[in-house]
Order: sequence, then structure tokens, then C-alpha cells
Amino acid sequence: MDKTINIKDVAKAAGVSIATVSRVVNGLVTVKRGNKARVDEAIKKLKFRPNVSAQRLAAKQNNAIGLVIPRYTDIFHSFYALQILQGVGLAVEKMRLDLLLHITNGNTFLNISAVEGVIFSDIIGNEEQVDNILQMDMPCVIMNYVTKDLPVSCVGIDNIGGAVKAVQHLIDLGHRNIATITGELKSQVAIDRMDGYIKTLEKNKIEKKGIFVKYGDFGRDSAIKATKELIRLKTPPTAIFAASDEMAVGAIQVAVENGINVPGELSVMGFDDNPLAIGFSPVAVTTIRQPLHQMAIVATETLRDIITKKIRGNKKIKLPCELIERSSCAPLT
Amino acid sequence: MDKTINIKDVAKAAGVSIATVSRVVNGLVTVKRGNKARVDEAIKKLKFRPNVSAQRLAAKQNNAIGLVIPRYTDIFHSFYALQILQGVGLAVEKMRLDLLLHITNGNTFLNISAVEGVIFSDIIGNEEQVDNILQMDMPCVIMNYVTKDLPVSCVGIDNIGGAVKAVQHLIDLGHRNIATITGELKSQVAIDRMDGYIKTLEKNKIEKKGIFVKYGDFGRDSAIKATKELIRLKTPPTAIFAASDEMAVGAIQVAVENGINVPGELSVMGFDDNPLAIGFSPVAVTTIRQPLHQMAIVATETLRDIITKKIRGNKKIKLPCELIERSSCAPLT
DNA sequence: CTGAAAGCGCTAACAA
DNA sequence: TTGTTAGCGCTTTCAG
Repeated sequence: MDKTINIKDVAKAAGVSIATVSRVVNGLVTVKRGNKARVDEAIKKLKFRPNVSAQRLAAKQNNAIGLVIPRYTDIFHSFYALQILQGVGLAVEKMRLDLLLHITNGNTFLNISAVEGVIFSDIIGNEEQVDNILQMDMPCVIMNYVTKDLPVSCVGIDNIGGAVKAVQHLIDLGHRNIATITGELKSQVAIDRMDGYIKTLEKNKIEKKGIFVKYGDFGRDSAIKATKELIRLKTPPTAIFAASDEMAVGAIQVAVENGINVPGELSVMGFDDNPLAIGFSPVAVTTIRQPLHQMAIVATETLRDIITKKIRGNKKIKLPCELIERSSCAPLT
Repeated sequence: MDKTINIKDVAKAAGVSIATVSRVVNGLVTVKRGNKARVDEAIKKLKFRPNVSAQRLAAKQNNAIGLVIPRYTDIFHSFYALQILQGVGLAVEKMRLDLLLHITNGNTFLNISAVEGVIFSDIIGNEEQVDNILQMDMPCVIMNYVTKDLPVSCVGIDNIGGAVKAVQHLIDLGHRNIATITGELKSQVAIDRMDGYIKTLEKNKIEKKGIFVKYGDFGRDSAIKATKELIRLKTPPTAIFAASDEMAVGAIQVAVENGINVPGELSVMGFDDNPLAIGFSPVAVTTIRQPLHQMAIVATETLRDIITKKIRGNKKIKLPCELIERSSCAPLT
């Protein structure tokens, strides 16, 4: 006797047809006050909950989207992943969509038929899935990876622009001997940030010295090594642009340990505005903030548009970064 | 002409009935080889994907569970949240369940009718939702919060036991003057860890001095303040048990800055095994690891059992912690 | 081993 | 404004 109650039961209890019940459930206005009230009451009394599967089947749309995230092993991506999650979570909430989450290493698949579209957060390891989705014409957007090679909408961060802002800030502060510690150059992000560095130097007609570009991997240790080399130079840089906050913190630590005042004698610029990293810095890190949250929201909205307008999205969106001034950069004296 | 193809199309293409197609789709063995092959081929050729809503409607079960997570503003919870997410993600994958994620501040609700059960990761701010769910007899388990007051299954961490392990380790190392820096005592977690500290002291017949218990809030700054006070004591402690790694790192930093050797002159024990925090420590932090991942998995399995066995779960599970020895604790010399 | 057919619970014409 | 009814795509007896 614990049969789940359905629309028919409600109809009976309220003395109307199931169509009317359906109407009030879906908020269609064409229902007389009295009836609506009775139905509402019946729903409450019976604790009626519409069966979503039936709704979706009948309405031929399921109001759910999928989010697939690579299974990061690297814990330092957690800040990133969480921002994404929050952003998408916020957006689906507003759009009254269900969110199916799929965390994967690329070997498992999202239950595609349970969603109307999918967002890929990054694409590493999931190329195959993206292909699948694309082939079956399922609405799709890729986040944090912008490629012209795929006929998909992408929304990412303008890393070049961010790097330009960073380096230009240093230049505006009077610095000319500016070094950089790059990220893992296998990633688009790292390349873009280095590009921004080079571009800005050129634009300001500052000679770029090979000795000032150190190859890191976004991690602190690589920055420590690089910085040690940098400060040992006959003419050491007066400023360092690190491609991640983690590396910026590493650089600052090396400086401090070597009695070099930051920012007095050495300015250090980070990237990410990653609270995890900068929280542990002896000096508040001046950095570039990426609109991660916004990226997630834009991605969700883009997907929604693709779904509702039945278009085949192929926009490439890049969101601008913001300079966050704190205390690790100062004018050259 | 882009009508989605359904089971009928496949049946026609394979020259069998839809019932047979359904059987092969569901892996029922009662299908002749030849037919199965033809159906499989048709499915592939037509790119057939069963409609999940229809499946669920017909089968009367939807194979999806919900996970509701509080919208943390505190970024230092990111490690925690991500571990949970990964654990649950892994588990649902194995059980072939869909995962509906709902990140909330307590004002928005999970689409309950889209799932068969829900897991609450923590309960802060979501008490009302838990009540709702419970009232409607929906399968439910609460994670990381164990309460006897609610008729729900809970799976949490044995924080008391973890603290006992931590302090006992210090005692085994010969320490007698052991201080503690507590977490935010509003939380169950913090209270339990302090309880473990006190209990262990008593068990070892070590007098506990009020001056050795400092009230922190899990954050680094509170630990810095506390440690400064501690080292200024006439007889300072030879060991500190911090209720979080963040605080342990703070303590270590203060010690180092004051020329106190860790662990030579001062042993520091953390809690959490939080890579975010300990990655920035000058000394590798000896700490207590919580089985976060496992907790998530157990929670998911528990929920699954409640759903399939149609029982009304009310188990209270506490998972044990593990001592991770690194280099911030040493024998008293 | 297979097919026919009766639903699953709901939405959306269509008619009234 | 409301009710009737035909599906939505699939699972699952029940016969055969």
C-alpha cells in the first residue's frame, strides 16, 4: 500500500481532470482560481511529486545538462575545479536545469541520453567523448580551452591579454629587466602567458633576453629553481612575471631567504589569484585574476542558447583577466 | 528529417520485435546469437541511444542520486569538497548511477523527483532540506556529520579516534608537555578533536594544563597567535597538536621564525593531511589522514543499499583515521 | 527464444 | 476554462 501517488490520484482528490492538474503543476494560467486551490491542496495532502521521467518523456525535453570534468590528480587544480563547479551550479540553478556531474579519466562516459547538452570543463583526456558528442549533434560547449579546429562553442580565458596586463604593469612601474617563469609549455595556457610576455616586451621596445625566460611547470619547486638561477645573474632582473601564483610564491620565498626585499629590490607578479597559493606567501602577491566563475556561467548560458535555439554553436569566447594589485610589485627605484 | 531514432526503428532494421531489441539493450541472455548480432548492428548503424526517461518510466526506477553540497565560501574547504566529489563520482560510476549535483546555500532545492535518493555532504545550512527529504521517506544519507538525533544513516570520520592517535604518538615519543590548538569549537569536528586530546592525556595520566590549550579556528592566523603565546611560556610545550594542517603550518612557521628547531626542539602534529596546506610548510608535517574519499564511497554505497533494499537506514558509521608520519615530530631528547 | 500488447505517468493537441 | 485522448519510448508479462 505504498504505491506512489500520481497525477490521477490528485485529479480524483481534487475533483478535476488530470489535464487540469498538469496545468497547475506547470503553472499554466488557464485554470480557475477555485480549481487551482483545490488541486494545490490535494497535491499537498497527497504529497504528490510529478514523475520527472514521465514529464520528460511526454514533453520531449529533459531540462538537464551534463558537466564532465577530468579526474584531476593534481590537487592544486582544486581551486580551479571548484570555481567551475560553483559557477555552473549557480547558473543551472538560475535556469532551473538539473546538473549531471561526470568526473572522468576519459574512459567512462556521461549518460548522454539523460541530458540535453554537455559542457566539458577542459578537454584533456576527453577528446574522444567530445568527438562522440559532436558526431551525434548533441549541444556542447568546451570550457577553458579554445580551439578553432573544432566546430564547437568554446569559452576560455584571455591568457595572452592577462599576461600583457601583468607585464605592462611591471613596465609602467619602471622595470626593464623583467624575467618570466613559464608554465608547463605543453599547455595552451602556458604558451599564451609566455606570448603575452614577449609581445608586451616587444611593444615597449624592450630587448628580450633569453636568459630571462625560465621554463617552469606551474609548480613551486620549478619556480624555486628558476629564481635561484635568476638572482645569481650578473645583472639580475628587477621583476619576475611568474605564470602562476604558486610559482610566484616560490620566487618570493627564494628572494626572502636570500635577503632580497620584495618588492623593494625585486617585484614579483603572479597569475591566477589562487587563494590557496597566495595565502601562504610572506608578501601579498600582486597577480592576475581569471574570471573562472564567470567563465562557467557564460559556458552554461551558451549551452542553454544552443539547446533552446537549436543552433549549432561555434562561438569562440575569451574572457578578460583583471590585475589585482597587492604588495609584491613596486616602482623601480 | 532529424527525428531521433527509437527502439522501433531498430526493431524494423533488425527484423525483430521491439521486445527483442529491448532484451539485447538490457543484456538479457535470452536472445539467439543471430538476432543479437543483427540488433547490435542495427543499433550501431542507426546510432541508437535508448531514451533514458522512457526507460526509467517503464522500469519504474531512475538510477540517479542527488548530492547536495553547501556552497562553501571558504576556499580552504576546497580540498575537502573535491575529495568528496571524487569519491562519490567514483562510486556512482561503478554503480552505474547518474549523479545530480546541487550546490546550495540552503535556499534552493534539489530536484527531488529526479532522483531516488540523496546524499548530504555535511548538513550546515541544509537542515530544512534534510527534514523535507526525511518526511517524504526519500532514501537519504548524511556525510561528515554524525548525529543520533535524526533517523538517518550518517557516515563520518572518527575525529576523536584520530586525535587520540595523534596525541598518543606524541606521548609515545616521550612528550609530556603537549599543547593543543583547537579548531572552531562551534563545529563537531573541532570538539571531537579536542576531546581526543583530553582523553588521551587522561588515559596516560598526564596532567592537562589549561594554559596548554589554545582556542583557534582552523585557520593559520589563529595558530600563529596561539603559537607565539605558547613559546613565550616559562615552560613551553615540547609538542603541539594542531587541529588542522593549516594551523600546524602556522605553528611551524612561527617556530622557525623564532629560531626554534622543528622537530628538534618542538614537535608539531597536524590534522587533515591537507596537501594544500602542507605543501607550503618548511618542514614536512606529520599529520592525521581522514579517509575522505572512502567516506564518500561508503556514503554512496549506503544510500544504494537503502534504495535497493527499501530499508529505512539509520546506521551511524565512523571511519578511522590514519597517522601519517613525516618530519615534524621527533622523540623528546 | 520471441512477439503482442498493456501499461509507466505525464503533456499537449483538440474539442467542448 | 476544462476534459478527452493520443501518444512519448521503453519494459515486461503472457502466450506461443
